[in-house]
Amino acid sequence: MSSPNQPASTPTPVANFIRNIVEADLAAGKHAQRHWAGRPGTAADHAAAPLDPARIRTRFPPEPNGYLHFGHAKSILLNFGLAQAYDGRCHLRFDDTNPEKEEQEYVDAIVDSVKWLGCSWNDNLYQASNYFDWMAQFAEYLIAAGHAYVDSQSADEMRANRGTLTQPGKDSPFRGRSVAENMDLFKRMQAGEFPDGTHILRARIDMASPNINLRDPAIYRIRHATHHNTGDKWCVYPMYTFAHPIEDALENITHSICTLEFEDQRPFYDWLLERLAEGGLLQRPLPQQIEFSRLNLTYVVLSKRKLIQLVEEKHVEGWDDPRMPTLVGARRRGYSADGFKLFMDRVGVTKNDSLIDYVLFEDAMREVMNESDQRRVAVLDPLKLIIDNYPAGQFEDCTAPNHPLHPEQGERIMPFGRELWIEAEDFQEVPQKGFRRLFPGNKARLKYGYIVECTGCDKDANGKVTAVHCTYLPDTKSGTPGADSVKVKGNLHWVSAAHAYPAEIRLYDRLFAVPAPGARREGDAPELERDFLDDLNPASKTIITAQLEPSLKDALPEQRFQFERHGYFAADRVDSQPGAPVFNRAVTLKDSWGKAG
RNA sequence: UGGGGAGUCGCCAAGUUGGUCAAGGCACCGGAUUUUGAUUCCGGCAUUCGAAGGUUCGAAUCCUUCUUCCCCAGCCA
Repeated sequence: MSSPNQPASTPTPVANFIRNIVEADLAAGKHAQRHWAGRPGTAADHAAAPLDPARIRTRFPPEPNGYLHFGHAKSILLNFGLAQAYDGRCHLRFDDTNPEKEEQEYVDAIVDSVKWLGCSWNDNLYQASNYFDWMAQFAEYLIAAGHAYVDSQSADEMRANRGTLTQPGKDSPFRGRSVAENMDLFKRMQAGEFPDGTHILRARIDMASPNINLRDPAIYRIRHATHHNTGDKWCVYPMYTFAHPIEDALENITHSICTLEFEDQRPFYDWLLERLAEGGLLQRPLPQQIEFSRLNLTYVVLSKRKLIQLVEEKHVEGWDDPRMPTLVGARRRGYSADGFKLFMDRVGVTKNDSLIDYVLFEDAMREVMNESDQRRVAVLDPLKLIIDNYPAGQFEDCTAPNHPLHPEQGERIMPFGRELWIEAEDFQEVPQKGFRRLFPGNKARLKYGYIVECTGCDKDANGKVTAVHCTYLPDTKSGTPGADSVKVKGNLHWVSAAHAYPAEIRLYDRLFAVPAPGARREGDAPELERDFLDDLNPASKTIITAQLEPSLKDALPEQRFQFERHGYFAADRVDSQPGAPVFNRAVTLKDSWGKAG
């Protein structure tokens, strides 16, 4: 379900070429006369039904062969966002036409991630494998109409005869088989009479087409394999090229949005649908395929192959490692689903190849979390502060607002005493230029507490500072009349040493140390091949024990806070124990002064 | 070298029936507020739209040529 944090950023409508297309179609009433049987179906199924109540239909069609990543989030938010913006529906459809690569585990994980992003498909959850009967029927129609034939060349022969980018292909010797022979062969393929790879159904188009995708593409292959949904019912499976347009048409999809690499497939998409519609099998108007450019982010890899390698070679701790650009990883790290929405809105949708700066992503997260997350105090690198003029054993309450932007969210108590933990970097025995925190002789405020004047420090034999000493100004407690009697520039966070909750915190940084992992860099020798693994950031994960304010002990898994002056941290949803949460740093606060991170 | 796409500020991106239109966001630089060196707030930030020609009173938007980058030769999706 959703995280305990409740941000509410309303999506900003940003013009893009796809919205322009949709609006033009809507204005022209292009899809107004479609009927909808309440479920996917053929022309006949829909014909008798009422008009489709959805003004448009889009779909997010993942293959359940892996975990969703940031790139999928762009597609998900685009498709569901369009449906929401134009009074339409967006379907979640599993494109499960290849039984050898797909598993139920992935289906479940995908469902979770799409929900986590806040998208809902209502009852429009479909599986391509449930359309196999129709697809086989459509394939037979194609055969009967002379648009498809069974080829019995080997895969190697097919490849050899396909030609090259610059040379036309050669017709298969089986291309001229009769309709009857093709039909007989295809029936026997379905009946399981042939082993894998011995025959294949191809569309009969043009072996000399300059578009290689039109050189008689394979549309149905023999695969004796168990499918996670249909079991052993089938031993022939449709190819993506053939299946996808049909899935779209059966589901009344109006705008079928995919990434740029499918542009060359669009002619076949249209070719196929046109023929099936001519045959009265599919309702018009037919769906329109529209391509946009996939997401690329600096310091990140998003190719499935590379992500698998990161997991399998144990460079990360799993698909949900908080450093992984997967949606399960993002969730565990503590990134916000609304942050994804804001980010995608800002990134836009175009056909440009783009490489987006990771700071854009982080900034979107910060913007959402700043608004949504309550503040807490955590000392990440603890150093003892001793207030010499404050009685030992005495404690008093300080109150801190849960959210300075939203006073209605109340306050909480933080105990204050003689010994506190402060951030080691908030003390400099010899201050650098511009430093305005603690150094001998300087005053600073202990936030929500008193102003203190630094008097010195203790050091061990190595000269390392082991404790800082100060005296407090009794009249300056926050919230009292004297609070502003002394002006200071420095504000420090702290936590009472006697009350602190020591907890494990994982500080995450970018997984890769360079903007474009694996890419050539200036000055590289021409023959140098870079491996993206060489660009891994060795410091992408740091585990520390921090001193947290007492209330943090009760944090629930996935609950996220802003740790003041540090960043946004979420209780790990896997490793947190009741009463003993451990935290992950999602993103730091901006720092214009030199804090590392 | 065949086919299909794309080139607007450091990173994204509006703009596409040619006419103060070069929006906006991020980054960056100033300055103001601030009990987070955060946030917020003001101000600055492309005589120029890959290049060169051309059409026009007028072009990022039309024409021509050139150039750079991306995708396609799975019985993957």
